[in-house]
Amino acid sequence: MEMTVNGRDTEHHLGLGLGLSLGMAGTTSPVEAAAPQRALAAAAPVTLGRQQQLQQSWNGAGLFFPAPSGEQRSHADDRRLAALACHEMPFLRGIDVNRAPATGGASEDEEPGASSPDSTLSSLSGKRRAPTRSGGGEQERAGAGSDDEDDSGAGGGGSRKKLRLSKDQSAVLEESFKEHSTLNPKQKAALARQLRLRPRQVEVWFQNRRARTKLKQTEVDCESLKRCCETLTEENRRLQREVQELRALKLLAPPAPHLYMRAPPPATLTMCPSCERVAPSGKPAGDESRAATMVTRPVPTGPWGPVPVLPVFVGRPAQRS
DNA sequence: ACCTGCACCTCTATTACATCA
DNA sequence: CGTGATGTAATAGAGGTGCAG
Repeated sequence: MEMTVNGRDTEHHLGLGLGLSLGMAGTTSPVEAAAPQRALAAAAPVTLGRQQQLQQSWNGAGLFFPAPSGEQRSHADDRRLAALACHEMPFLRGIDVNRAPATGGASEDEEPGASSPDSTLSSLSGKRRAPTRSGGGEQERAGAGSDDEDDSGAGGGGSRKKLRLSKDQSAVLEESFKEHSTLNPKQKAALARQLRLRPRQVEVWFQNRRARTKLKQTEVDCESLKRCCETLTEENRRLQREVQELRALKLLAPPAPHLYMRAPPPATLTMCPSCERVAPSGKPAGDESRAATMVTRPVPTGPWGPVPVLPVFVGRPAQRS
């Protein structure tokens, strides 16, 4: 598979996004390292309790307003904080993320810089974005325009209003996502025009859609690995019983040649986690491309051997540091 | 050839809003 | 009607990549 975004090779990103999450292990980021745990949590769907959500809200607001520990915050508090934020930072006022930019001369197609998270409020972080190419007008434009897509009358007080995409819009986006999970700027602009959304909204939708896809895939992988583990555990028990039977037989009778024909399996099995097939020792079960995700696990052959432990997340290609 | 800064991109985690039961 | 759970749009920030100087 090959796709270019902005003329660049995105194979790397696609591999991360849609490839099996099994491949995520090699990551160095602590954030990414935590992904499997989240995946496990997701496998047994538990959502944040409201208390926790509120606490998280506090923490988030702590970017500007450190939250008192152990205190809860209501939506009213949220709005007070937002209003305060606007008071403290007047440049926040009038920014309505649901409003399309003015469709003036500035090319909505390209919307330079707006495709980056840095282009919206995140630019407050000051991480980058000196107004060079874009002329630095996106933020003003983002709040200045109006479009029929926004009928919520939002915008006051600095609280963010959330747009719900219509079914038709979602359907079109889904169709587009089926064709390609990432968009180049032209595709993004075309979709945005077609759906009467801002390119940034299309981009965010694809971003979230990729995240959902990956989460779902992770859940599937998790289930698959759980089944694999159960199967192996059962197989392990069976083999242990067999060994005990053989030992008992050996105590009762002198060794007979045919008993040795039922020798225990090789000391190691190589298993392909995706197809769950076991290959002969030393030979991967599957084609060469799957070799990266092969898991070689010791299989205890003694009656007191431990239950196999699954070292599951392997094989992400090393990245440039 | 190597380094550096910039622009742009994606990803993950989180927040916050809308809706439903 | 209030409340918690859930879905998802939007934001924040980290880090990768390509390119120009």
